[in-house]
Amino acid sequence: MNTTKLQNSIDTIAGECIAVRMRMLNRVVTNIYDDALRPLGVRVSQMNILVATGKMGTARPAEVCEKLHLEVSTLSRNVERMKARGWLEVIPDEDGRAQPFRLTNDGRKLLEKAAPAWKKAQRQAKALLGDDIVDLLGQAVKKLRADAR
Amino acid sequence: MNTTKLQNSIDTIAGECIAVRMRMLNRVVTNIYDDALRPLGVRVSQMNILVATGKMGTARPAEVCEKLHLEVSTLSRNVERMKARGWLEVIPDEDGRAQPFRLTNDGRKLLEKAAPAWKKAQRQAKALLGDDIVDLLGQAVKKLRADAR
DNA sequence: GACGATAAATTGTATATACAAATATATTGG
DNA sequence: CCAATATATTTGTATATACAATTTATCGTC
Repeated sequence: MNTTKLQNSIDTIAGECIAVRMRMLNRVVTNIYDDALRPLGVRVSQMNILVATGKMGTARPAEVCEKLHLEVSTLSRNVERMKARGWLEVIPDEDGRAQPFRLTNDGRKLLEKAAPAWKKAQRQAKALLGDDIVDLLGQAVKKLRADAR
Repeated sequence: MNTTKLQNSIDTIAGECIAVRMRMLNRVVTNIYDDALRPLGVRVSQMNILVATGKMGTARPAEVCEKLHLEVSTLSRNVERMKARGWLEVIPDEDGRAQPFRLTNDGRKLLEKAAPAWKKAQRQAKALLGDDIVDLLGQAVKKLRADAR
């Protein structure tokens, strides 16, 4: 491959790469939510897990990971930190391998307190990326779920 | 806030949160590209920096960060690893504070070798999320750039 | 030209992420 | 019932990410 071909490759990747765009937008969006949540001492990554847990009631790690497309080892460390902060607690289970968890009262209180900050961040993100961003991402997620079967 | 209101908050965030969706899609997309690039020993995050560097010729850290919406401290560590691998090299500069860098020959060779893996990942990502994902993300990035002024 | 302000980058620290390996428990086939 | 296998989770290791503080160098002003 000569210099021109390499430069063509570079231009194509720079101009079309899905990962470049997705990762860039992810950084921007994550920072918006983390900024809004900072006074509460929680990050959007953690808030997402708290919300998923709240929705499930009793959350099994593998199940949470499937819903969020997260590695179980990643969730393990995140849950560890959130247990240490008193937001999550493990529930006893007959299966000795399982470590299902749920929100504590402090976890629920945190979510209540964080709701306005989330709303603010959500407004900011919509203003920055357009109101239709929610639907656009929703459609992509829908395709993802359809494909998982 | 009572239990019902909390549950409403949880449902709203779970159902609409831009960060939840963006972060999930980012994990999925990053994994597709990292899987394809793994045989080459490079990650998509690094490939993105190599491509940006290739496009700029002489890359100044602050400038790369502005283009990619990356923190300078983040880039610093990434460039450190890529210098150690021999893909990037620092260029002398009159300004003693500056540390501009560029691709080495090995960096260019790596990009050449990685192009087919990138193409494969790009196809997979399109197949998973829809061909229009490139334009959708492109529009969001365009809004981002317009807003930066 | 010295001093304070500004600028560019690195370093310290914490979290997020994933892959590979390890651990612990449960299930199953003989 | 026991050994082999399968399942659920954690632990080891490396990279990515950002904020705060630091380092080094330039610039502007007097």
